[in-house]
Amino acid sequence: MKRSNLRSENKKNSNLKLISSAIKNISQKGIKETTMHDVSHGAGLSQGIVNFHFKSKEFLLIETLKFISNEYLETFQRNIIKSGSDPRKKIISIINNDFSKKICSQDKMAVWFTFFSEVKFKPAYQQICKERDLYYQNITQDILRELIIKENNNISEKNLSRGLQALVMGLWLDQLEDPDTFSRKQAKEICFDYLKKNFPKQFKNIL
Amino acid sequence: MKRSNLRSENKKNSNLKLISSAIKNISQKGIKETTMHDVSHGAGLSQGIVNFHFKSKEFLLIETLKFISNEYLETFQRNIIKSGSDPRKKIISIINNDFSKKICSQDKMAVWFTFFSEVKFKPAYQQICKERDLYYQNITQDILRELIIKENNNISEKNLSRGLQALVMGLWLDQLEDPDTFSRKQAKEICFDYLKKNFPKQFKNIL
DNA sequence: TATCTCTTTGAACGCCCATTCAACCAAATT
DNA sequence: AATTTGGTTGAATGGGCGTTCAAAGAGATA
Repeated sequence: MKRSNLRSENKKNSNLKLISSAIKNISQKGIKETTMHDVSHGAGLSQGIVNFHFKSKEFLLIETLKFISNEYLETFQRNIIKSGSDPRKKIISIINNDFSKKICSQDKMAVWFTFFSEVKFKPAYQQICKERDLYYQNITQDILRELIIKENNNISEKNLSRGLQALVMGLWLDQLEDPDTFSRKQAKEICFDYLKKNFPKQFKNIL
Repeated sequence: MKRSNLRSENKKNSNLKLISSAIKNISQKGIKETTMHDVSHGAGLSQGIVNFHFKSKEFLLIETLKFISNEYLETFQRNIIKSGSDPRKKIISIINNDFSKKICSQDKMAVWFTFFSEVKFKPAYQQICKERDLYYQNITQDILRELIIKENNNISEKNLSRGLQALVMGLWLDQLEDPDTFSRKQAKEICFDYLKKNFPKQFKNIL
């Protein structure tokens, strides 16, 4: 353990405060309406500080996206590990994670979709989003493959995993567009129904 | 038929040209990066013209969203009418429409998701999007109810229609995020599989 | 043809905001 | 204690962009 790093700790702290402030602001007004002033003052710091830490607004945004992407992946992984080796439990834990309070909050959804909307013309965003997607896709596909073998049916694992991911994303969007009638419980039900219909033997009695 | 409306026709024309230009620009750079100059010059007109026709940038954007929303609803309705009274044919026509070349193009998807991302803090956008969603939801739910009765199973029609719509939206997003591996054909397959699994008797032999 | 009305032009205006930077302060090092 | 290193401040800068508007152009009306 190093001594003498009050400074670098403070720095890390400021970084985090700025990113948190960025998330909050973006979820409330979108990227273009949040100014550097909003971010720095939201973090309790002053004007030029973002440029000092992140070089430019664009880099702050990239770091912000990385942050929420990592946050997602961490809880995702943790939950899978916790659920052992049963593919049924694993896939259930993924869905539970996707619609947990922490992940599927209005703020987070707003931030995600703000970035999604710029993916087409911001290669840096696309790369981060694609990496997360690919990770999700690979893990999910492996689990579904196991389930398909056990169920002994002839579903396309690619279509199924792509479908499941699309379903989750669509429900996330639902939460953003129509927060009043959206419920995380219903969203999970819908996903579980999807599994039940595709794996009737394995999920008949456990969902 | 009125005479003497070359003028009002020209006006309509300019309006349309401006909205088309807005769509093109938004799909290429997003809302905030498209300037009034971009829009007017893209339409072959000059600087101040957007303010003359739409009062402000914000109103132009609202009209643009209305435009693509109406375009969607028109083809949606037309296709349902064309498909007669068989609920199976109706639901298939909805999915075919959702992933038709015209509706599910990269440009249109980019525009949709750009607006979606601002729905949370722009009531005008939210209203337009919600109206379209509600329409889709109601029609779809009626069709699914018929199918459920005919199939004689006990699925929740609300969950099913919500699920289907989420699935479509999620696949749309897929097209935006990952245009290289996305295919409209696969997207349709995934949706049809969803129907098959929920209505095995009715769709066994026709998809 | 003359007048009136509606549309278009594009320069000018003014605001907003990302970025810069000199001065300042606090922590680390000597 | 003195010096160096690194983080923070906030006023100043400059560019970009939405909006305005006087002047011009084109269609309608008489």
